[in-house]
Amino acid sequence: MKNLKDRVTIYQVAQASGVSLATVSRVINKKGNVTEETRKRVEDTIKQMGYKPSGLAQALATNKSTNIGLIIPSANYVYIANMLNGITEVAKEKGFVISLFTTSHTRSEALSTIEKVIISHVDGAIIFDDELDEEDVMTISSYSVPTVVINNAIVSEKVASVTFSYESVLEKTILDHYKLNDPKEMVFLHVHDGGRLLAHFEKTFVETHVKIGKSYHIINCGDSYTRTYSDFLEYFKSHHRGYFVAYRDSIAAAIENAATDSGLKVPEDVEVLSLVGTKYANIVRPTITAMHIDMAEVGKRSMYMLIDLLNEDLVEKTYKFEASLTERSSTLRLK
Amino acid sequence: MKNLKDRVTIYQVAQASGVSLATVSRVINKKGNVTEETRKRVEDTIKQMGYKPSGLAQALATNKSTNIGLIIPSANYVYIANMLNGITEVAKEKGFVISLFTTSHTRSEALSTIEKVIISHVDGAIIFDDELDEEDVMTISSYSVPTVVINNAIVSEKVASVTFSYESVLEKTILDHYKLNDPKEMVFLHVHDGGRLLAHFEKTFVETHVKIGKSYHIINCGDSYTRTYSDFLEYFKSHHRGYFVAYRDSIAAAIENAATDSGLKVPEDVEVLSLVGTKYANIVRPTITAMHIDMAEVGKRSMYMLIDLLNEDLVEKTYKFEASLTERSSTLRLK
DNA sequence: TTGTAAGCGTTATCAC
DNA sequence: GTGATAACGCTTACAA
Repeated sequence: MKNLKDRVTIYQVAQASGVSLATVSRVINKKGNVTEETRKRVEDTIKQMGYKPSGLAQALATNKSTNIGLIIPSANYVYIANMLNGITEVAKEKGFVISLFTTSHTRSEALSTIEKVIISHVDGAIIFDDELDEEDVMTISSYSVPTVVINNAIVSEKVASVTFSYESVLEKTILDHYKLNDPKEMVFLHVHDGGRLLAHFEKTFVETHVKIGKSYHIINCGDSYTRTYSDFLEYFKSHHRGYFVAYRDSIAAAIENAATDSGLKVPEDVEVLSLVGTKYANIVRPTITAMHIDMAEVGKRSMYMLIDLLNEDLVEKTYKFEASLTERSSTLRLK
Repeated sequence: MKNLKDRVTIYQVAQASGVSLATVSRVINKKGNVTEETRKRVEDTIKQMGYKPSGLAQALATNKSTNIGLIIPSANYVYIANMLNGITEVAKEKGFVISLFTTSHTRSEALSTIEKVIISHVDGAIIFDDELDEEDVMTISSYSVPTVVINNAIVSEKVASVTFSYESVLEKTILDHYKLNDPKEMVFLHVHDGGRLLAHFEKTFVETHVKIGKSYHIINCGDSYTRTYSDFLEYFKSHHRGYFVAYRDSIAAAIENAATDSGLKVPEDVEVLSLVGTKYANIVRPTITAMHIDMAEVGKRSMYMLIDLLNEDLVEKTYKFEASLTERSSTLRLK
C-alpha cells in the first residue's frame, strides 16, 4: 500500500504490468476483450500498487461525472434531512454521489449557487429551494444539466417536477372543523419569507374560508420554536381560545406548549394543526394533528426520476405527492 | 444564452474573441498581464456566449477539485443534520462544495465507500462514521486526502481529529444524582450497534458506578422512538421507578412518554437524561435534562481545521468539545 | 487480443 | 502582453 505518495496513475500500472494503458483501462472498465491471463496480471499489479482511477480524469474523458447536484436552503429542517436521506439512498444504489449546494436568502447568493452548480459539471440536479425561480432552473438546465424540481411545477425538455398536494386535505380539514359544535375561529400563522409551500398553504386556507364565508385570522410569527413560544405565552394572556394552523411541528409545539403553560387545555381551549408533520408530531404531548408527506419517499422518487431523465426514458415528467392527515390529540374530531 | 447545446469551451471563447486560449485562461483566473482592452473584449464574449469553465478540467489541470468529501452514516439524525449545516456553511464561505458519502452498517459497504471517496478525488475529507476504523482513515489519507475525523482520536501527518468530552459532565451528573435523598437506581439504555459514542458513554457510566460502589442496570433497547415507547409501556407495568440514561432525545422522550402514559410522574417516579441533546429536549414535556454539544459548531470547526490542514498550517491537530449539562424538568436536582 | 494516438477542457511554462 | 505547447489521467476509435 502506498503512503502519502502521489497517486499511482494508469500509466504506471501499465508499465509495471508490461502492457499499454489502453489495456489497463479495459481491465478497469471490464470492457473489450482481454485475455484472462493479462487481465489477471493487470488486476494483480493494480492491487499491489493500490491503484485507484481518478474520477476526475474519467469524468473529463467520458463527459460523465456521476455527480448529482442537490440544491437546498439548508439541511436544518427535519423534513429536508429526511428528503436528503431518501436521495442519498437511491444515489448510492445507482452509483451517484451527491454534491451539496446550499443557498441563502439573497438573490446574489442564489446566482452564485447556480454558477457553482454549472461549473461543477454535475450530471443532473435536484432543486428544492424557493430562492430559485423558473428562469434559474432553465439556466441550469440549459447547460445540459437535467433537473428535477421539487415543490415547483416546472417542466420542460430536460426538467421534471415533483410537487405536493396539500390543498384538498387542508380544505377538508377546515371544513370538518366547522362541522363541530361551536367551532373555534381558525388562525393561520404567517411566517415572513416562509417560502412557496407556506404561501400555498395560506392561499388554500384563505380561499376555503372565503368560500364558506367564515372569518379567520392571520397572525405573523417567527420561524423558531423559542420565539414563537414566548410570543404565544404573551398572546395567551389575552386570548383563551383558537385553532392554530402552523407550518411545522416545532412551531405547532411552541403554541401547544405556550397554551398548556398558560393554563389552557389542548385541544379543548386551543387546537393546533401542523402542516408539515414529522415524527416529532407524535413525540410531543399532546401529540399534534398533522399533515404528512413522506419526505424520504419524495427524495427517492426525485432521484429515480432524475436518473430516468438522464437516460432519456422518463415518460411522466410530473409526480404529485398527496398529503395525508393524521389526527392526533391536538385537535377535536367529529364523532 | 445557450440552449441545451453542448457547453461552450475555452477554445471557442478564444476563437470568438480573436485571442488564444491562454489569454482567456488568464482572464478567467485574473492572472498574468492582460491589457485592459483585450480583457474587456474577452469578458464580453464570455458573457455573450454564456461560457462557464469546466470545474472538471480545472481540477484535472490544477490537481485541486475544491470538493470536500463528507462521510456520515445518514443525515437522519437531528444532530448530524446540524453538523452538516455547520460544515456546509463554512464550505460555502471558503469556496468548497461538499460531496456526501453515506455508509451502511456493513463492512463491505464501508469499504466501497472508502473506494468511492478516493476515486472521487476530493481535496479533503471529514469523517463522522463509526463504521470506519483507524486503518480505513489511514487508507483514505494515504491517497493524499487530508482528513478530519470526528469522534475518533486519530492523528497523523495528514489527519486531525475533533472529539467530544462527555466524561466529566456525565460523571458529575451521576455523582450529583446519588447525593439526592433516596436516589433512584440508574439504568443505562444500551443500543445494539450503537456506535463508538454510546459505547463511550456506557463505559463512563459503568466506571463511575464501580468507583462509588453503586449498583446499576443496563437494559437493551431499540434505536427508535416507537419501539422504545412500546417496550417501556410494557416495562412500566412492573417497574415504577428509575433514572434512565438514554442516548438521544427521542429515546429519552419515548421513556418519558411511556412513563407518563403509565400513570407515573416525571421526575418524581421516573427521571430521564438524554446524552446527546438537541433542541427537541426543550420542546417535549416535561423538558428533558440533556447533555449538549453544539453540533453546528463541531461542523464548522472541523471544516476550518480541514482547510488549515490543506494549507499545511494547522498547528493543533486535535480539538475537544466539552459537553455541558442543561438541567430541565425530567430530573430532580439538588437544592 | 493488444497498442497507438487523439481528445476531454483546462492550466502553466515557455518563448516571442 | 500574448501565443504555442506540453501536461493533467483517463477513454476510445482505429490500427496492428
